Amino acid sequence: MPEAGFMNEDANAKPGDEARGPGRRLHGAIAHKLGTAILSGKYAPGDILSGEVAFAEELQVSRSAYREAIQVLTAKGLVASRPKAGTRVLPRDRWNLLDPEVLGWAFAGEPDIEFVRSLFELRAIVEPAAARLAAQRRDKADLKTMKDALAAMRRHTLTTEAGRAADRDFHKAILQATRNDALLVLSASIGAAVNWTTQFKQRARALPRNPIPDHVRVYDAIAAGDAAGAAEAMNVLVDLALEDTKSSMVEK
Amino acid sequence: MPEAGFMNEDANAKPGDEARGPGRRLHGAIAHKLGTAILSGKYAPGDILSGEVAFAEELQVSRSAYREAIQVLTAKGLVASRPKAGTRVLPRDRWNLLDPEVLGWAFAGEPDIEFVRSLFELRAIVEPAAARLAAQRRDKADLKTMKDALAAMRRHTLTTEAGRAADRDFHKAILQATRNDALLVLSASIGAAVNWTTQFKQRARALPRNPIPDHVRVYDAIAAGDAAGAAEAMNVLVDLALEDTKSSMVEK
DNA sequence: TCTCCCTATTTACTCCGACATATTAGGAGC
DNA sequence: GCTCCTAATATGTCGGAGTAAATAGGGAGA
Repeated sequence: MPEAGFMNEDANAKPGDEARGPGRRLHGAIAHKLGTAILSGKYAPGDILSGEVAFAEELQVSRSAYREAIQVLTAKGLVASRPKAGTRVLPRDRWNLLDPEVLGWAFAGEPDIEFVRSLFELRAIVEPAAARLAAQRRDKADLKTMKDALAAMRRHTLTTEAGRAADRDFHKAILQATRNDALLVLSASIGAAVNWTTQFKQRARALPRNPIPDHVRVYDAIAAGDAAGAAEAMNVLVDLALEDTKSSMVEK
Repeated sequence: MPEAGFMNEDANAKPGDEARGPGRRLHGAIAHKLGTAILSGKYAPGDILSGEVAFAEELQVSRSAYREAIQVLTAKGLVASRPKAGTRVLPRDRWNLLDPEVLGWAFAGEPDIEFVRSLFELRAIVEPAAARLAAQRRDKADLKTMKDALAAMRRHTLTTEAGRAADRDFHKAILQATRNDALLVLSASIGAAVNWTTQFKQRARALPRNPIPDHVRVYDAIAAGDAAGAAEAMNVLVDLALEDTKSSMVEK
């Protein structure tokens, strides 16, 4: 009998929570393991994950669990299986890189710095435009959410997870105020990258200047309905982050 | 051995192949069925897909097939399963709307016109910025790909699937020239929406003015390395499409 | 008698291993 | 060099054992 002992769950502090945590099952753990292995480059595109049975045996799990994990990876475009040919890692451009779970795998190990730059570049494109739309379409509830998030940011600062969560909430509130679902899904992806980088910078003791005033300027412009001003203020904010990321690249 | 092999399942030219069909596998067919049902609103967020056995029996498939389909939907954030509680449809903001397969399900039935507008708005934000980057970073190979795609567009026109594919290729080449993976992933999502809309407009006999010259202007600016010009030319192109989409909304 | 909490049952997912089927790679035969 | 056959391997199927969670029921306290 394959004895338990796997399930290296991290901080799953909330028992009754359904929404947040990965809430992993066995096949979820396998998918995580394989996903991080692929994202970290341990398996390169074109490589073959030889043998369903061999793999299942190596991981000490049943074929079904392994198979379900492969289903997950297949659904995210990381691999493709064909009879007799085996399960191969697909080329990078087929990967669903904006999927929150894939992103989590990418940031689980040492994320590709070039990919982080990509995400920040995407952010520098999307968020100013989003701020512009938000200034035109926000309602009172949106503004309240932003204001609360700002207050929380002030209280906790970005050195704590609570503070970073507040930062994400602030940006998410802006995306939400655009009334654009396609934009909104991007917030989760971008937020993950920003969060990781902020943590990284903190470890490196290279936190940038106080970001609160920049955030306040964005809020003020959105509250005033000043579309151009909101876009410009957000531009300042994300350009700063983009520059920081670039310099982090160099010193690395 | 990383032998280049079967990675071209999109480009299967064989007509006898079931390229059109929804499901390459049984569980894929089930996932398609359930996915379209959810995306079309037949199952609303919070609804429960009661009973693994009941559903499997209703669909005349084994529990495993149904289960693997649910895994796929879970991986895309559409549903979540919990013991005793059943499988519930998650709220919309958890859905992975930019996933190519989810997008396919969204466009399989009558897609939400508001969501289409979202995608076009995203496109109007991303593509001009992408054209700007492409003008700065493209190499000769990128330009050749764009040129070839333009030629194919001229040959086939947008009334044929081949022509629409060439259009997608053109835009994808631009995204590729940005050297930005995160942007590139979006091309598939946006391309699907544009393709669907183009077909729709064709059915409605409301094709806009000849789009080739607009595309040529974008190409010329990128080839010349004119970042601002490329952004502006692309802006014209996508704004036109966005306007068309809005008017389609009204007349519908 | 009413309320609250604790326990037990029920229910549905999760995991498992075995079997059946289909497809393909690779080699044998021409 | 081509075709066909065989073997290997992945997918599809099944039913059962295990487990976690929600609900219902009973007991204790007010």
